Amino acid sequence: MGKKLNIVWLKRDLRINDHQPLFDAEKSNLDYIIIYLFEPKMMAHFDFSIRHQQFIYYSILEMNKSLFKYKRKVHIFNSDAPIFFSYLSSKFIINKVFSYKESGTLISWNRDKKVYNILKRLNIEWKEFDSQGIIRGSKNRIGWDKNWFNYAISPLIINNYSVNSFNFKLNSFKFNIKDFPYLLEYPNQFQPAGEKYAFKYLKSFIKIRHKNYNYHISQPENSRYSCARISTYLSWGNISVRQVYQCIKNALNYKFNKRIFNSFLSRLKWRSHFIQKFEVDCSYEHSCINRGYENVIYQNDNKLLESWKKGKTGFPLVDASMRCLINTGWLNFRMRAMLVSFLCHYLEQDWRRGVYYMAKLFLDYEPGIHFTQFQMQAGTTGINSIRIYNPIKQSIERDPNCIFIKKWLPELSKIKNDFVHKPWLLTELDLIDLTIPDYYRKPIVSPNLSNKNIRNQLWGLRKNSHVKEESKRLLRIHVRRK
DNA sequence: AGTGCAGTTGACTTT
DNA sequence: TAAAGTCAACTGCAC
Repeated sequence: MGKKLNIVWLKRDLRINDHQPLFDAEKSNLDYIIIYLFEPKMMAHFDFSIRHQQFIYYSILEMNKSLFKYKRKVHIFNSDAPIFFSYLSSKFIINKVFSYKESGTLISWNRDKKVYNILKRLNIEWKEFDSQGIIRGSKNRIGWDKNWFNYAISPLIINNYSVNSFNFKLNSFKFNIKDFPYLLEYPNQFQPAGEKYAFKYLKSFIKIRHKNYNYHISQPENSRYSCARISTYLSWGNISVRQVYQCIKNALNYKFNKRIFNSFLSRLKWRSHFIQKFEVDCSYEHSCINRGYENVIYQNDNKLLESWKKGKTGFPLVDASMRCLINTGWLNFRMRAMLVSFLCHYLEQDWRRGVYYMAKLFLDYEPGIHFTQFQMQAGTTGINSIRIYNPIKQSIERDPNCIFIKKWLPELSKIKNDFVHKPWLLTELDLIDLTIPDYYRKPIVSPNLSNKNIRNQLWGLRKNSHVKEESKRLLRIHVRRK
């Protein structure tokens, strides 16, 4: 029989500081290895994209740079977790497995169930730790805020690493970068991965970029600079929620900028609040949060859906937002909301027809936030106001000088700003020396009338007794109480 | 200076 | 984290 060891199984916690599983493994006085699994089944799911894999891979490379001096590294394997743990346990005596709990999609819960059963049968303890102030098995939100704050202010874990002397080798399920050459082709318009960059962004936000945070947050161009831009690092765990919280709270200039920093911190809490909803009920990936909203009748026209996906709808701010997202993996909150609203309310598409497409595009994709927020914008929760964004109004208000639009839609770069907001008003005369794509002469749906049908259905259903009952149920489970 | 009126602003409601 | 509609109060202006 093989050697006895402990395992640290990394998931969305790709960092070496403030890391409980790594801390406990180090404390245990038994050799341990750190693993990350590129799981074919998870990677094949509709929400997983190449850019996610690339971010993960580079995050791990960064960890390995830091761990090198301890002769440690993250061992990457190419295998589904259940098979991997079975195999590993046939070669080594696994003492314990350490990991963070994951508030993921149904397939991650099913995977974890299988792993749990395998480990249980082998009498291996799997120690799973809480993260981000999320409560497992929560029945309602009584005391939730207090728990979150307790987490946020609790002392950071100081991870110290001993020098490793154990030469771990496993022949099967080897991850070879040659089999995944695309992982190395990480486009530089995406935010760079890794712990070091997480702190770099956080520090520059604290030092200078926060200044116009409240003022710029809703503007598509200015938000790229004035927002913290920490979401992607939180999603993959390059930085922990409480590291962010405490970094801000302890900043020397915190008390001079309380209003700004507190509005950021309240969003940090909202982030966990949404993940908590999904932790409680991951069926929101597939079903309307309020089941009464399954009865909305959408057009679901394929051509319209394709135009939205490509950013060729004829609504400049919608198209610019989509193309920006495709190219950079990040958009500010308001433009994300507008894209979802446009999809569901103007193009009359069931939210499920766009939800995975956007999951793949967001570099900061976090299932707990994605599905709950997407449905909130689609208007299928029954407990939030139905917010239908007017893409023209947004364009005039949030990108008055058309900086963002012209950046992403070069075909409109020579058009006068007044017309950029409403290009369908251009006459033949205006276009005498210019050619612009047809969809800007005639947008794919009518700018003024096209949201009427879904608006009426969504508001109409509010009076439906099934919807009302569902809303009551949801309030009981998800609404924060002291 | 007071009156009538069109247009604007803001609070509040409805979808 | 919406937008449109409603209504009353207000403003500026002509007479």
